[in-house]
Amino acid sequence: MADKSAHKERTRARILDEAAQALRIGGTEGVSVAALMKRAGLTHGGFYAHFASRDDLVAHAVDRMFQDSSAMLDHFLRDRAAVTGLGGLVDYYLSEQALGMAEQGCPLPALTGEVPRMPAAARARFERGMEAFRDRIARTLEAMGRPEPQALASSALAEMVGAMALARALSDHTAALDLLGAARSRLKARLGLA
Amino acid sequence: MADKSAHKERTRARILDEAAQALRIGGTEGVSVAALMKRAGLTHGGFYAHFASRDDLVAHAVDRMFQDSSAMLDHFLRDRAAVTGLGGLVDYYLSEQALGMAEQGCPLPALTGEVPRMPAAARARFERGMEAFRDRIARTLEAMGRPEPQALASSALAEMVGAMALARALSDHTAALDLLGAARSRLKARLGLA
DNA sequence: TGTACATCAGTGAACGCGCGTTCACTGATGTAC
DNA sequence: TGTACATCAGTGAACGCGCGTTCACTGATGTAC
Repeated sequence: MADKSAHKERTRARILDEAAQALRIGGTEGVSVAALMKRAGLTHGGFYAHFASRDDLVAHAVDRMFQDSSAMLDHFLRDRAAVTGLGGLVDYYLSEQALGMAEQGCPLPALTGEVPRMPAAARARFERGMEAFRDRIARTLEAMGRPEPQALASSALAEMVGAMALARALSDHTAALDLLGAARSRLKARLGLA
Repeated sequence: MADKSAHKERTRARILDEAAQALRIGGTEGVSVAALMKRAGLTHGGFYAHFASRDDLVAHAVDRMFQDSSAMLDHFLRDRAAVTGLGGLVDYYLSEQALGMAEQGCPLPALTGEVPRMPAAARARFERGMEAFRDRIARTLEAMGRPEPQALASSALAEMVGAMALARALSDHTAALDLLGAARSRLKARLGLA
């Protein structure tokens, strides 16, 4: 019994992993139940043993994506000096590596634009994840003694998300890197990380 | 004959107007041929007298959207002092009014995230529109004598697009306005428009 | 000016397809005695 | 330890539906004589 339910949980996690990837690549409409289950090595009928509906899956996949984001924020901001950590975060977030990892990276550049048309449950979780991200930056800025840390964090997050979204939209790789570099240096300067 | 083809052109323009709105609200996948034609007061079969395919429509609708954007840029940046014009643009772009007008506003916040998965023709036109927008800001910054106007324009556009996308994703209207305000004041300060 | 014909924007039924979801089933695994 | 039974994760055929696209047609309008 214990083995069986542990197995089920692992299967569910596998489906969620695939869903989170598919979501980042194809958006909310880019996740087809059949394609997803195939990628997870299963047949589509079994899907409903794990999720109530496609919308339910999307909602949980949104959580999954922001768990990844949260782990990335931990990596940079936990147990490090605020300036070093935040500088590393900005450099990484706007790096060439992150540019090419859309299917595993931050959900914000790829999906923020379609939040208004997400199913309610997914939208609520997305908002929560987004605000947690922003608050995490704000707390770091506060630790650095910057005034109006919440407002500055909002502005910084906007530039990070916007820059990555615009860079991914450019098919010219050099132009994309230029854009990332422009945002990176200006962002670090105005956050006091230069 | 002249009347007939003028009539046809007006119909085509009506379809494109509806498509541009639908695209801004629903994204690339949010445009259904049947729904669109209905909104234009026609039946779906007639669609193919105007466009080769749905993808062809999307591509032309992208152009249509950026024509609107270009007119907005003209309004602020043509025949005005650079500082006044750019200040007005930033204020308007990040205004409460613009927040609520997703279906008529700038295509960038709503659609940039899905550019990588757009059909090729639409994507190419989107990139062209995006770069024209950025260059327009860059030329204004250049006229103001700011150093590295292209890089600064990229950074500024990223913050504008990111801020509006994030604000529209927040269901709490006050929180959305706060976010826009935070970006607006910081952006104007660093562009030298305060 | 009036009539017969040609054009073609728009109609609406039909198509094949992929989608989300349902459901009767199978067969491996865990439990009871 | 061995056997009979219960559970349930996963299978795969089937469903209804909306989609993009096709096509034979209609009827208003513009042209030719």
